[in-house]
Amino acid sequence: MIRIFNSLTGEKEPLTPIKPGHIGMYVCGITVYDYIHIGHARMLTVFDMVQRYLRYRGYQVTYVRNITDIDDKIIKRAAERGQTIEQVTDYFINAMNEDAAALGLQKPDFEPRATQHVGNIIKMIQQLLDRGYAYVAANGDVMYAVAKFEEYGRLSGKVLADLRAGARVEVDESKRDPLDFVLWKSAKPGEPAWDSPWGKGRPGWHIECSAMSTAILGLNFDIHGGGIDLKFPHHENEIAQTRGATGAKFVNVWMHNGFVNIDDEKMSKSLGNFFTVREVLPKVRHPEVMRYFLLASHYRGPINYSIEPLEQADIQLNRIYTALRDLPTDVPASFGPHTTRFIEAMDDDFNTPEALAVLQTLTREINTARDAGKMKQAAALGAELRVLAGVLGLGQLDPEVWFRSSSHVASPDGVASDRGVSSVLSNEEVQRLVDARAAARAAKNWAESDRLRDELAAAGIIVEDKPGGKATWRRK
RNA sequence: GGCUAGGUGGCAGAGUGGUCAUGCAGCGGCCUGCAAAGCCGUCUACGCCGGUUCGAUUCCGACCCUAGCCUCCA
Repeated sequence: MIRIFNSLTGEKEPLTPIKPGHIGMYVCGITVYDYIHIGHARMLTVFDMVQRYLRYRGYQVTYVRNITDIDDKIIKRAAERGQTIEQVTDYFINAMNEDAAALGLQKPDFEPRATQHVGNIIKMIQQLLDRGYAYVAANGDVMYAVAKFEEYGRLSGKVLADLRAGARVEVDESKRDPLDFVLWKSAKPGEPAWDSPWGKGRPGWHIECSAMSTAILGLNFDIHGGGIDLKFPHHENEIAQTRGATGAKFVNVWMHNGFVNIDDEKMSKSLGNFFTVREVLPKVRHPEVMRYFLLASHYRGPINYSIEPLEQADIQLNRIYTALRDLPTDVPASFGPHTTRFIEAMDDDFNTPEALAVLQTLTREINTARDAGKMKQAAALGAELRVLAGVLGLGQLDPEVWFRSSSHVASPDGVASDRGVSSVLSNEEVQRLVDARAAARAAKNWAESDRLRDELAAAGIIVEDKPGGKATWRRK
């Protein structure tokens, strides 16, 4: 039984699908006006993990993640770059897809764009007007009348009076209530616009998610996710819009992932302390390191980004691939107590840190079995490890590929000192030196073998001797 | 000011009313020509003060501290 923390109720609740065996999940995706940063990477990775796990547990999942491709920031960015809206969004959607692929994310089943759903958006705004939840303001914008929706504030645990008390000075005279928000923005000169019953204009941000999620998943669906910062006002407004327009239940479970912090402070552009995915990935051996790092903390808590925990993630993945190295891969997995423990951990609100602990325990047992010469047992445990790690989107590389990866070689500034490497050797050059060292060892020429090992170490290569005069190597 | 999370061993980070997280680092072993990897053992952890309890890090209350939201934001 999977239990998920529901932000709406503040409790872990058993997942009870609306349609047996099927889960509809909508996640607020990216506004495409810049490269994605680590915070985006966390959100994307968390919900990728969720949908993978739900599928592993036998559910048929419809995973929807939207793209906001019309918005003030995009318009501003297009103006800055002297490009059209489409040029900007096409470029950054492409960049996002590249980064997502590097991070090992599976494609959502649907990736709706706001501009493709303007018809649905207009329809929903009209429903809100018809039912008295919206009004056309003096300036031509269509506004949501927050006071009309009695449940407003339930998700974020806020009371209208408190919100008003905390509201900043509101200069917008067109609002009846300072908390009212825009559904449809009337067109300004030079901005993209669509025809509507209220004149030319474009959709506000909140309405697009209400329209797209229900258009694809129906008026009541299972899971809605997004970053914790979207809880208020974005998701609160989504509820007000969808329930106001349709009276439907809308979302059963609201999930929110925690932030990525830098030095215990929120990562944000205004603070200038944010890192894009494409500037960070070259600093690690393989993008999988980033994924492991992101899953090493529970999805609801904050995580602090710095290079040290990434190195820890690298070490822990190294352990996994070390255990997997040289194991036969044609052995069926034995699903024993580790799988049970893994499922218990993941069923409990996606406890990935505990699940990773299971992988590490399995790793130790594989090593122990191998040391005892029980290769068959080691291989069966290895197959189990592969399967469980795969559920998290980890551990699927050929170990040799892992050990020979070092992304820093391909970093934008050429040869990097990021990982303390002073020179770079090709795989062939490394193998030649490793073979030469093996020959020296066979001749018990320890001075020469140690010299060669130092030479390799200077190039970031670690040599590991194996029984029978053999040796393997890996990049630092 | 209002609301919401959270304060765990040298570090990261789970969890639990009374046996084990896990990884790294440290210390002691095994293995190794020496290493590395691996294995075994080990290390005064649960913010502070009360309360409930046979027993609390885990439940309750107060307090201190941190972060987030209340404004665009994953």
